[in-house]
Amino acid sequence: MRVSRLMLVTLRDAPADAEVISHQLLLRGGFIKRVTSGIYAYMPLLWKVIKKITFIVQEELNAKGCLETLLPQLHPAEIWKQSGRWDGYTAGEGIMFNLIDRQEREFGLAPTHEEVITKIAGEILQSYKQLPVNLYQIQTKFRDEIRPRFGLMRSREFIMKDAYSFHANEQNLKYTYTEMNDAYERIFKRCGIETVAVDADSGAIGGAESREFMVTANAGEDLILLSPDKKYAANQEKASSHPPSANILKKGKPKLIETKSQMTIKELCLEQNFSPDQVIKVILLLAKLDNSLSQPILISIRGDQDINEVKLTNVISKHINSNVIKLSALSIKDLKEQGINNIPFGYIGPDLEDSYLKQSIEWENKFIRFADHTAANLESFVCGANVVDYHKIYATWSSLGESPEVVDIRKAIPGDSSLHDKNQKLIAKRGIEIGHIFQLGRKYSSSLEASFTNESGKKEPFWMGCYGIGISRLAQAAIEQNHDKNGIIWPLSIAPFEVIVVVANMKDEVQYKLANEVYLDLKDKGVDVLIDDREERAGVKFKDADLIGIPWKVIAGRESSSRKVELVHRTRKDPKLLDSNEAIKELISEISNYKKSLLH
RNA sequence: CGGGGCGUGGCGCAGUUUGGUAGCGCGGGUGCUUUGGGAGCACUAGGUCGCAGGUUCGAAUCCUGUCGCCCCGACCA
Repeated sequence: MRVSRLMLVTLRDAPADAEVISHQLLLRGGFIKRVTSGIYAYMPLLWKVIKKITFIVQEELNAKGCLETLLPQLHPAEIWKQSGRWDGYTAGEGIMFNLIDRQEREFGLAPTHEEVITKIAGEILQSYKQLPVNLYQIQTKFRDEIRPRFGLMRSREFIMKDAYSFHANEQNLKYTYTEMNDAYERIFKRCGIETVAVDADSGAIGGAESREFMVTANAGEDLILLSPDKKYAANQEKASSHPPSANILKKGKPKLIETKSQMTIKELCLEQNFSPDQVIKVILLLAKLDNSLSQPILISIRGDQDINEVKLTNVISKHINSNVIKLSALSIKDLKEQGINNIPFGYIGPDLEDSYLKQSIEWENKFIRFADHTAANLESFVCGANVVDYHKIYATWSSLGESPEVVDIRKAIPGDSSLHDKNQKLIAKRGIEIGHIFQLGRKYSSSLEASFTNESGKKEPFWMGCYGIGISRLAQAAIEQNHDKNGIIWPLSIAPFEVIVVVANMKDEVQYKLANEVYLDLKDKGVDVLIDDREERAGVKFKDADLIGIPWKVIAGRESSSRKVELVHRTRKDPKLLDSNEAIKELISEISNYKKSLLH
């Protein structure tokens, strides 16, 4: 390819609306053009990158026996209603674009494909003899993100590889899950990016076990917690750890203490000389459920700890066997709307009576009560007395007459001890999620009635797994991880071009002739090569080559008359002046050695 | 949706407070000079100042409405 024909327009200044460096570089290098919020055109250079990533993904998945397909993007509402996800995905803050066609039928633009693929698999796969099967596709997905941002990192239209596997039993699902884990490790390695695999919450998709593959970068939207020995790594949403041990409060006879205007734990501890870990913090929340009920929740947790809302949401969903659509703190405004105005905020104890909810118009009139381990483990503690201006000291769970369900809803934080080894203190890093693998179990196959006949002649729903890679996001994450002040440093395996031949001075026919020979020879030998034949000064060409991140430069300059060219690597500081044929030889061996090194 | 901010040639910005008919840098075009890390000089093209109303002799500037975009939070590959 010739740069003069490449439609290359680079920007010296980054457009003002780009925040993170990878987004700025994508714009400056002309890789993307924004069409509207969260929707981008992939320009030719980026499309080449995406195709290279795609090719690696295909090779690795095909090697594991996966089958490539292409599924529709427009889905009838019916199948989403059948899986029970239509309302959650379209109503309120739902992320599925949806529309009505001329016959008044409802459709959704696919954010994910469990429904379609499960339906199809259910019709084709009738017997355990046909299993397992793992189907994948690489195509555009649509999600009406609440807030698109950071270019391709969180866009409303993006390219994703999604795979869905079908199994006759759980063991086989687990086997495929580890196979996919391996494939993912190889894919990311071959793409030249470093990832960390972490335990993850399975979120809206549901299911048992799941792992995320994170590119560590400051621009990452997730916080991940790692043990220094690398034996533990989890998304903070999922992470569990040992909390610091509490200062023991002596046992004593429970009694009331006056705590006027000490409504917060901080104020209380300051005035009464308690330590926050001797106090139980009570939090009231309202869970809106997908069966349209509103359930008040009462949480007890040790005063120095915070709640992990993701864990809590999962706990609530499990407890009442219904999905939580929204979880929010109970506000005084909410309470007033329900005709409740006498809750002693600031002085609430775990034994707050359900009778407060009696007047409620729309809510369930009983709290669901959970206590985090940190609270449940306290043998003697301070808590609100449910009377304004009073707390209780030396309280115990039995003295309160409470035995709430004990759960892990505590937010793990850096500095906590790891569960596998108390001496390992967790550290935090930010990560960009580029892959996620899930053991779905039978959630979708059950609701969509997708079943096969097992060895004993009985029908049973498939065991399923699903596996995603954000292809377009990966391209940007690679930049976030690989750049310098001059621009992008593409890993060679996914660079838009492997080599750029730069003609230092186009007016010098000797230079151009030699450059062109080198270019044609490299092309002939299968190297993905670009020649910069623009009527520009050499400096401009060097800057552009660096900005768009081409790994190798071959420069035909002053020494062209003696058939010498300069071979320059994007980041190494050892330019070499070589005979043009030598340079070609060396380049080809460098490239093939690099590619080989990625496979081990 | 809540909170904050911004819309002025392709990109980055000034001008808005105090109304007087739009400017700078980059980029584009032409010519000359230059030619190994985003060249210099000269000439030149390009903007109904997001859009719609209103106030005024006069609006980029003041008022009202509206649309779009970005940042912080909930969502996620």
